[in-house]
Amino acid sequence: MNEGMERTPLTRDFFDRPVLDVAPDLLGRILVRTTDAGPMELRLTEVEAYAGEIDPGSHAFRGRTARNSVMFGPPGHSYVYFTYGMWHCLNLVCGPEGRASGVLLRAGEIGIGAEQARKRRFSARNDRELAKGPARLATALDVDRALNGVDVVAGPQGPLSVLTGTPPPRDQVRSGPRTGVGGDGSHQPWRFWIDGDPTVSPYRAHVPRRRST
DNA sequence: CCTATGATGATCT
DNA sequence: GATCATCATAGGT
Repeated sequence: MNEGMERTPLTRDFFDRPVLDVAPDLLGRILVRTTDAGPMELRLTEVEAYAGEIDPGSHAFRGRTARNSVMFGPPGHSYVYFTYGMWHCLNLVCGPEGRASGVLLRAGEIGIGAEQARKRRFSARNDRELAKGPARLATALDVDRALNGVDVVAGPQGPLSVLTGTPPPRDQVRSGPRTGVGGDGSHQPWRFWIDGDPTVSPYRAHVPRRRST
């Protein structure tokens, strides 16, 4: 058949759909990250949907702020945030514009660029751990707030883009509660992953931290 | 394998 | 001042 179709860039229309349609559809897609050291490719294996202002688990739940403003903009752009004083996480904004929904990219398998990733993720004990978790994924791909708001459907010449790849069969897509999300947003099964893939991160329930003295 | 905890600072109330 | 879409490490099983 047509092997070339596996590497077509995703379009704006792909992202201009309800986030619960886009999120599972991103599994198996190829995230391309081009750094000064060259191109990297990551096959997405785990994502989470965040449904904007109606979703208590979303950064957009309490409306627009300086941090989350790109979520309120057009679909097909990156939303990168800094958290826990140390880490970055990468999301892709979904449509329609103004809905402020997005997909957190939680894990994947690195193909091209593994040598770059090993240098940044020096504590990883094996290649399956290079991007096993959202902050690990961002670290491996050298993603930080400088990449907030990047158009990811402008083509692979940019710093971030997504190619069609090969989606898994529907019966290999699983869903369950989102990792680390508490409160009223904790029970929606809006985490999606490829069943049995060794790069999927372990589920962790939200733990309210006791304040230290 | 598992659970517990400190790190560290931007963000929001 | 509290919270946080997390991770690495230490120590138990």
